[in-house]
Amino acid sequence: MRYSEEHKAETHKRLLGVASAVLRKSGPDGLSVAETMKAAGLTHGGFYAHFKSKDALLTETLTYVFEEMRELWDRRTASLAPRAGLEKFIDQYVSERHRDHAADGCPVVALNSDLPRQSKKFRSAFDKGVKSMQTRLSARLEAAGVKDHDTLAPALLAMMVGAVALSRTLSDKAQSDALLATTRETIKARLLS
Amino acid sequence: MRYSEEHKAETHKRLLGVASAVLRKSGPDGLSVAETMKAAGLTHGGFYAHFKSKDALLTETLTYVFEEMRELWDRRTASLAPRAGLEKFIDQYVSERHRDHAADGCPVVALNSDLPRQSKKFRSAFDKGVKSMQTRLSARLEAAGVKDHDTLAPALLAMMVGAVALSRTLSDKAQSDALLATTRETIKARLLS
DNA sequence: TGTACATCAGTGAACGCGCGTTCACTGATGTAC
DNA sequence: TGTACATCAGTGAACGCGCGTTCACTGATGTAC
Repeated sequence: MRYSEEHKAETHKRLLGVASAVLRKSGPDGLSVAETMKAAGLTHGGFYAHFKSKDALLTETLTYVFEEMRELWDRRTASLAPRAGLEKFIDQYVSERHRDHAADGCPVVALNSDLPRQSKKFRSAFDKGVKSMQTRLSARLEAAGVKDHDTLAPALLAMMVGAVALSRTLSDKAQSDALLATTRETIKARLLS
Repeated sequence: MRYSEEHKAETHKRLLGVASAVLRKSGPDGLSVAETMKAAGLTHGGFYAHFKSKDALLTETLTYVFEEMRELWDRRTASLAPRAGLEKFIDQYVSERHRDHAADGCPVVALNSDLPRQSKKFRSAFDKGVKSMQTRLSARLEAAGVKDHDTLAPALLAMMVGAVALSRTLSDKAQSDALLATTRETIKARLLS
């Protein structure tokens, strides 16, 4: 059956929405074409009307997720002064909430160790996303009056990513919470004192 | 054909050796039973004389890798004074060499984002490995006269893991090198000044 | 010491399964006349 | 305005493939007598 003009674009976006959660929760291997289509209420055969391959879905989804994240973090800190915004960014990134909701969280935390095994296009999209995050973090640091913001931003991102990623692997909740708290304080002490 | 008494134990260890590199390079999904057996010069059917399932191989391999790492790091710093040993550990962990040799490197860097999707036994083995690393790092910190060594050790490990993991995803070598250098300096400034 | 049998690491064919991908088809709507 | 045809998102069966796992079998060595 034929559909209205906007219909295909809507379905496409719905597929990206479904895939963006599964990608972060189950990883690139765990995201299956059939499962994605089923979750969107469709049958698997129709997939190739929207994406030319599974890898195209993965890559497009990753780019979509990075954009979503950027908008989310901008929105959350838009009304705050630079230092308060930076502090809130750190607190929310290195948080129990972020640790417990991988499907809504940062793809760098969810996918970092999968990356070396992915396709060139996927890695390239990831690379772009990370660079964008570093650029924006550097701008936040500069606005907050932190010196060496350009060299510090990547290292800072690595610390935050590492803390959330490692906190997800720890079975002991108290230890996991403590790891996040210590990381937040260590980073803030370095930047805001 | 029947083999000498030590033969099975030797083959078993050979399988662990092969698997330990593939696990870190290709991840738990990328490690196949057939490939492992072939790399050890055997056919895939004989696998179940050594392991009761693929997951048993993964779990045993992970434990083996953590033990190997522990021995390696102990050996490298055995003859050094506490502060020099701590510094060398940080320098070697957060290094270009470690970034470029995932198959010989720390499993926490290589597998952190795969972990939430693995079996309970595998996650438990990982958890034990991470805790052991934290305990030993804490002891290093204490010996070097660092305060709050118990709370600091997990956060420190997270920073080092994050830096190496993120450095592996960056396509720009200069940026990747700079990230590692900045992380080393930031951590050492916090600890050894 | 010599013979018959048990052992068991390793072989190689076969299994069911889920995967990504292909393809002939459907049928409601848009377009041409 | 009414009719014939083109379009194309979505359907559902089928494909080849690699995977983990099973299993009947092999045959050199150890053990029992």
